[in-house]
Amino acid sequence: MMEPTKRQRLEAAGWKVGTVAEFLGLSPEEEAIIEIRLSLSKSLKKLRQQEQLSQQNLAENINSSQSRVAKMEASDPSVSIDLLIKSLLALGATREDIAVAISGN
Amino acid sequence: MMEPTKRQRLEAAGWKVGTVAEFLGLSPEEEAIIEIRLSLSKSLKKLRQQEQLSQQNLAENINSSQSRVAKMEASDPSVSIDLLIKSLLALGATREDIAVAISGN
DNA sequence: CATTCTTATGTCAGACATGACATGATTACA
DNA sequence: TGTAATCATGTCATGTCTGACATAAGAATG
Repeated sequence: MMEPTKRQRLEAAGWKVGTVAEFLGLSPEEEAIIEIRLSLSKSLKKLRQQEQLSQQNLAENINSSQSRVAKMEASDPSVSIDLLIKSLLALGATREDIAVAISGN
Repeated sequence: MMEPTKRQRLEAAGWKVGTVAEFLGLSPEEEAIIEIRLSLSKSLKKLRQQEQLSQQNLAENINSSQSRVAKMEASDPSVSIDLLIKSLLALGATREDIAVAISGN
């Protein structure tokens, strides 16, 4: 999340700083989906790094490719929530871990 | 879940009663995915019924069809977690609601 | 600097999910 | 009972996701 001080500086300068959803005019449901995907992506990257794995290493574990792992971590639109969850589970995440990610910490 | 008394009767009769996962020899990750899908399906059906909507009604809300809603509620393999989550959100579920469903209620 | 490791991004054929339709089964109720 | 509403299941054309590949760019190490 953007730290308050930066937001304050921008708003003081006349900018209205909002979420991506506001900018793009997304419905609350579309917004929620995007946030869920972002949270899962972040969790994946974090977990992979904790395990000291390269994207290539992870790709091999889950029968995928380095480029797809990169896209997962970048929340690329071509990546499904199914794939994100499967990958998290492969990294040892529990249902509870995934629930926490989805709830937004 | 199967009620204890029935399980006890079956086990007394020589049956070993386990999870679907055990029966099919699924890995823990495969098992987790199936359980997540089952939980989401159940939540969807429950929420739809609470809202007094028919499958047809819900289908219209989400630009889908009655048959696909039926498959969602039946955890049909052809249904993605993405679709389940999108449908839940359309029914008014929050990220938190979805997180709770995924964690296993 | 060159070399190696790692990550990012574009593309595509094949695999998979989707909405739509048909049709059967179940339920509700007069 | 009939019949109208609801739900279940099979099929399929179309659209979306996936792994794989190529290639670029960035880090780290010597």
